[in-house]
Amino acid sequence: MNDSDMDDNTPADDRRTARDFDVEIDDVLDEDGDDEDGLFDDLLRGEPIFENKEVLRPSYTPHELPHRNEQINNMATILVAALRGETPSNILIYGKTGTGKTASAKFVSQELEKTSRKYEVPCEVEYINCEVTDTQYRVLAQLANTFIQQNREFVDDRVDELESLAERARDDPTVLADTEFDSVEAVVERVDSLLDDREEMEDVPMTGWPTDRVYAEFFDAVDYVERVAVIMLDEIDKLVEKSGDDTLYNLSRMNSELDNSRVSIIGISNDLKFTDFLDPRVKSSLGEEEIVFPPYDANQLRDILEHRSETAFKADALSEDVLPLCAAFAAQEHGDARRALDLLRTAGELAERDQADIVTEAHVRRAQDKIELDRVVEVVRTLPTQSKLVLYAILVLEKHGVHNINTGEVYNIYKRLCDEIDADVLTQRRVTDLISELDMLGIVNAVVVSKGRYGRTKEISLSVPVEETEAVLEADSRLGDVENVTPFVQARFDNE
DNA sequence: AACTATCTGCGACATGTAGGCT
DNA sequence: AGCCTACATGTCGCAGATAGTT
Repeated sequence: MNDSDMDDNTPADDRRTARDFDVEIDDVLDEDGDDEDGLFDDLLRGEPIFENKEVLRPSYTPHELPHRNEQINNMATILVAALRGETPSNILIYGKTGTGKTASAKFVSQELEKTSRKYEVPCEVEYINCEVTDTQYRVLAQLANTFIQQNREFVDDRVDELESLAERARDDPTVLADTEFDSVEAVVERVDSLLDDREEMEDVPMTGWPTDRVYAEFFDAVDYVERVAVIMLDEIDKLVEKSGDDTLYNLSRMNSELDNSRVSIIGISNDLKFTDFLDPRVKSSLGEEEIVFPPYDANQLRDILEHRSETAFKADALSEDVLPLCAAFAAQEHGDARRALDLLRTAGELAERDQADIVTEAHVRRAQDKIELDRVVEVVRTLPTQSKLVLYAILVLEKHGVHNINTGEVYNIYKRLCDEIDADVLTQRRVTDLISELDMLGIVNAVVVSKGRYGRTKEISLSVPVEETEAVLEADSRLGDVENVTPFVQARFDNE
């Protein structure tokens, strides 16, 4: 309930404050007859393009997911069991990034919790992102703690309830008739035992306990109250990759030992083949139901964008071809909706910066470039020093008009660069690998070619803009003071 | 805090290889 | 036909870092 309330209110609040702000600005400008333009005046006067940019961000969970009805209904059909107090089948959800897996799952679980509250069926959904919480210990600890927290709240409520009951019973013992208690003393006793339990509910520390104790703690916490617990494990493949399938094995066989409650697992995975590494028993129990999220095609992406842009942008802020173009670009890249939204948002931001009234096709194309450039800058910036040196060597060669650079040349320049800045010199073996890595990152293009009598080498060329890359590399403090590499590149030319 | 397992980056050494040259 | 170049690619074992466990 809280979550959805917040979702409903936050954007509205944003809108209101934004509008108020506009009004104030207008007032100020009106009063000040002499409009000496300050730094921000121009920027503010332009028609804002965005109505609410939040809905374009990846963190936003929409209330409607176009083209995912089938999957959502599927999940709902499986999970209604929880509302009848039965154990829902475990679900495994597959799909690449940006296919709406997480959003759909979260949406369904919100609905589930909402309905469970309406009918007062005890049913909880716990969401865990295994990329963040990536060990068995941490998953268990986190689960244990949330359930312990819930139990505390449950006990507190129950104690309040019973205390007031006891109070009333003292005056008028007949109120006990409809309850499980036959005397005031029994109620008081129950309160005491609850308070004792309350004492024992200790948080699991984030480190320090043996795993089996954490597991036991979690087990007890879940079983303390009658309920159906749905555990959502996002990026479950990461968990399996890093710490094996023990966690899943334990979780999936819990049901047979729980007395009061039932657990059900929803696994969300990017990787279709991750079950290959699982214990067959885990595999069969976890994959009772499988739901696949296929990538969106261009038309579906357009629907999604249309849907979101209604709230995201002011009316008529988009020129006609913007959405189809964004959709087409994103469809080329594996139908990733996140990417499409990112593109649209960036295009809008660019338009805003231009103080344009509408977002045009050109903005989208520029956004595409910008996103790609940002990616490259980020990749290059975070490269280890040795890789940077190798890249710098390639860059230097490229700048001097050498094309089809080969490994030997790169290695020579690289050695000089290392000398210059006093860095360790790696062997050619290693540098070869580093070049391959740069190739895989897409900042360099390397093809192996055979030059017959003159051996076999990689032909390397830069596949990113020279100036920008150079700027990023030179921003590195260790590379900053490399000066004048031209002479020895030149020397190499003369030799040839 | 101490212990252990796993991962990472590296060099040594070995083997593979396309195709122009002789 | 086979040689030979300038590397590519593969495997191993090591040391130090990092993470998980107790």
